[in-house]
Amino acid sequence: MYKYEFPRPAVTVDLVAFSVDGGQLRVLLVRRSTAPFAGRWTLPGGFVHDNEPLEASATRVLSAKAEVSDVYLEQLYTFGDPKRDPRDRVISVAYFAILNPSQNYDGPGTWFDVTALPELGFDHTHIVDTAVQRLRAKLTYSDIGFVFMPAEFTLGELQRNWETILGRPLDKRNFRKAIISKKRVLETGKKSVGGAHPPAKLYMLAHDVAS
Amino acid sequence: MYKYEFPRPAVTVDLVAFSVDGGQLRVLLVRRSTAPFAGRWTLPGGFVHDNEPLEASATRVLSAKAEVSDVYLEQLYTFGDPKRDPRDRVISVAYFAILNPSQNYDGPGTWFDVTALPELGFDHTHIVDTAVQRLRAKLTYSDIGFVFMPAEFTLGELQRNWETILGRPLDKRNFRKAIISKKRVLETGKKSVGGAHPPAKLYMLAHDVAS
DNA sequence: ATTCATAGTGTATAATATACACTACTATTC
DNA sequence: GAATAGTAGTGTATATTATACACTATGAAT
Repeated sequence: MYKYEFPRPAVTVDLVAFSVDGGQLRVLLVRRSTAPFAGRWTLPGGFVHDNEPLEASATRVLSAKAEVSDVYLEQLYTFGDPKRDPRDRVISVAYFAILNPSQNYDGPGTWFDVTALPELGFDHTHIVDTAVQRLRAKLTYSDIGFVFMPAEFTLGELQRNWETILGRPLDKRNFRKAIISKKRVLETGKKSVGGAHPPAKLYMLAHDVAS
Repeated sequence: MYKYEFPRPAVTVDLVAFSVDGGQLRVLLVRRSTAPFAGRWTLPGGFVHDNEPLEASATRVLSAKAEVSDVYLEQLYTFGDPKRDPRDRVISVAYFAILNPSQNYDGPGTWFDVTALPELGFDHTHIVDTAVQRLRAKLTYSDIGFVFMPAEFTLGELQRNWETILGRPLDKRNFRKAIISKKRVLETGKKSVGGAHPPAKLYMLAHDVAS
């Protein structure tokens, strides 16, 4: 039992946590207190510990740095440019996370509209871009578009969320036909209350989302 | 300028190099000479060097361990289970590579039919499975299905390769319609020679493949 | 009573995917 | 040189899916 004799880069995880709120697709950022990039906004990130699976690091970091738990997580890409951290070789395994709105956020991070991000430290702008691309690509053919929703939701709410994520309008009748015909949702039998409009049927996701 | 004070896992790249030959989708394996898994077949892999981008590591390792150069490369996934290497924490960034048949192989590795792999060391069976899945998923909607081809090829050759990769037959007329109508190939004006059949038009890819 | 915001609904058309069979040509074999 | 083997090349009908498009009804708020 010995250690491999090779250069060992530092390995981190960085998290792109998304939520939809106020008609915006938002990303969770934290302000960095230490060099490099002190004072700059960055993604929550941290070092991978010994004997810790990568996904466990992602969960732990998101909880420690941003007080977020219980999210959908998916590995995004591994960024390894030797100059991405100005001081040292740091390889970062990026994950993206999705919060649903029942988790109303009360942590140290700040949510930014992805279309109006501040200047970020490291290569985090690039990481966010990659995550947004992936999110949009997977939205309609996977179940991740439902993770942004509470357990029960109306088709109108679902459509508005998807439009926000995609950044373009969707046709209402075609949208409803597609969701219903693919049997992706089940009627709960309940109806929404409130709002200056008729009550709408409440639906739930037909199958659990695979993480 | 100081080093981050954190546990540093070893970081490697592992390569899943594919080619199509003899009606089989094949993966390049090398026999391991040292512990752990001495004598076992494994993917070509190696440590990431200081100041070396990950993709450069992948290229270097493929060249050093398997004498393969000039291939299509794509990052696959990062495998980080703490127990995936029995001696030490090793995080592996896996890449998949595609060889086209003009590069007739003369290196130390051995090509195995993916449907009849030997028992592999580490978690390499899992890595290969992931790569095959990804390859099949991307075959028809991206350009990677053309990387397996020489610069000029007939539609029959293309179809037979895709059938090999997917492991299922494709309809000849529908296949040709799809390829032609999507303008993915250009006629070279030339014809194939030889074979117990009429000469076939030779085509080339219409656009360069983005790596 | 009016306004506002959203719920809910159908049809026509276009585009795409699928299923399916035969003749023609060249090389090889006997 | 006749027969065989192996592939090239081609069209149509049908089903499925995607797209474009507009109005009435309901409940809440003013």
